Amino acid sequence: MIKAVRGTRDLLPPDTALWNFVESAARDVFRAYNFQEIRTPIFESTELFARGVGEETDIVSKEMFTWEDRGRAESEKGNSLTLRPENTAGVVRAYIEHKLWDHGLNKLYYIGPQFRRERPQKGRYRQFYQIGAEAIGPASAGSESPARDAEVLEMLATLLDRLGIAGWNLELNSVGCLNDRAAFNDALRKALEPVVGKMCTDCQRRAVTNPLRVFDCKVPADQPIIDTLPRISQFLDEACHTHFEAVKEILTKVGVPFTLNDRLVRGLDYYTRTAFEFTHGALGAQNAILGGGRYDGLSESLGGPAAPGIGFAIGEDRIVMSLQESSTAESMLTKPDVYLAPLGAGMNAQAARLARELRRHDIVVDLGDETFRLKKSFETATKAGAKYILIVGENEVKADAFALKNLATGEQVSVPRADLPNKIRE
RNA sequence: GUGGGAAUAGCUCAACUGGCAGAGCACCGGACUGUGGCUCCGACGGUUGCGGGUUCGAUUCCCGUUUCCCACCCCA
Repeated sequence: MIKAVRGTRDLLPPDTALWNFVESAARDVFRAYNFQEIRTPIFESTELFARGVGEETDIVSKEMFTWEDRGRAESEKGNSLTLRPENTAGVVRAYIEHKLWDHGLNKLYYIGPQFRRERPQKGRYRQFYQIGAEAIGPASAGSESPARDAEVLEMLATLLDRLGIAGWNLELNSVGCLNDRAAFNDALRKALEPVVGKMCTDCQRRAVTNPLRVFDCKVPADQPIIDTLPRISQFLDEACHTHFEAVKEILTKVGVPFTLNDRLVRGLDYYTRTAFEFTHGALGAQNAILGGGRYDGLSESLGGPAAPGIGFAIGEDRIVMSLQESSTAESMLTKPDVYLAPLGAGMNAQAARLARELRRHDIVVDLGDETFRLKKSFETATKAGAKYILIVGENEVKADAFALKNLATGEQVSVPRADLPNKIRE
């Protein structure tokens, strides 16, 4: 048997109803903030992710699905292509390619699959789904304003509340600009030098490759040491500090609760200033349901003009997972308003005509078959959750009035053809 | 990529120290020829994930492999 490949899965009804619920709630909320949809290709030049996400990140160095395309001629070498591991780089690429700065501030959202070659576990798949948004444009259009950061964060709080996800927590930090980070990294290396020998092997490695990540360490014995290390907050320059203060002030005034976490660092190279994560308990080790931040230098690093921006990506798989605990996807499924039961030879055609009429009135119609015994039609209609069953037999056709039975109450009446739509919608 | 656990009917799970592979639910049919849900009866359903080994005999023990799960690494 051929099975779905490692780390991929089929989404089936009734669960798909839950996915649609999440996606349409997101679209509704985004619309209220005037975000518009963008759709970018699911594969791009490998170079885009190497330059955008960062050559040294785990994502680029070992977690991408990359292959070489065929060249135009036999002798010619093809391009290196990659399934997108995230969507921000693609959006910024499109921003540059289509000169979207002509529109001032762009508020864009996307919903779609992403791909990472990681070891699968619960809430982590090789094809996973993200719902994300980016506010990007020239600084003169307000893209660099703390108002954007606060707007995006408040939008996310609204969406999570709307989805009924109780108990989310917004963790907030500022990772400063590139200069701040350089100074902080130096200080961190210096501070780590005398103590790193006492830390876990992971931290010893991180101290060399990416000192920032030492803050992610969960080894209890290392925590007292980590507590003594310098924090990025001490290295923010005047502009970054002011920016961060303004974001916090707006959030407080609009009533979005947050927790400051000066150990929060993000894995992708392009993040600057505001960095955030929404977490939710009861999701195991994968407790982050969304993450994001500002990426003021990303456009330039991809060869574009200065275009400050802020965005986020929601792990849709994890949102759906947390909803499955509280709500039943079953209840979100569309159910037929009426089940048509053709009874006897020639009745399929009669039922088809009726079904067509009813569907024109936006009535959800399910249709049986004339060879079914009536008992079977009733069973099928009941199992499908239909509200009514309509019998289409010789007698009914002759009288041009049909037996309509309410499957919940058991009440059955004969209804003239012309009255059916109104009667069914009652 | 590292460490650990698991895999038996469509689903949830049994099967004693290694001795005929089972139940509940679901599905299909019947009791009931144009009236469902409840009840009763019946039928269907399996190379025990896959491949090898030990054995008279393997779902059971051993080795390999695949997938899922848990935790790392990392991340949404």
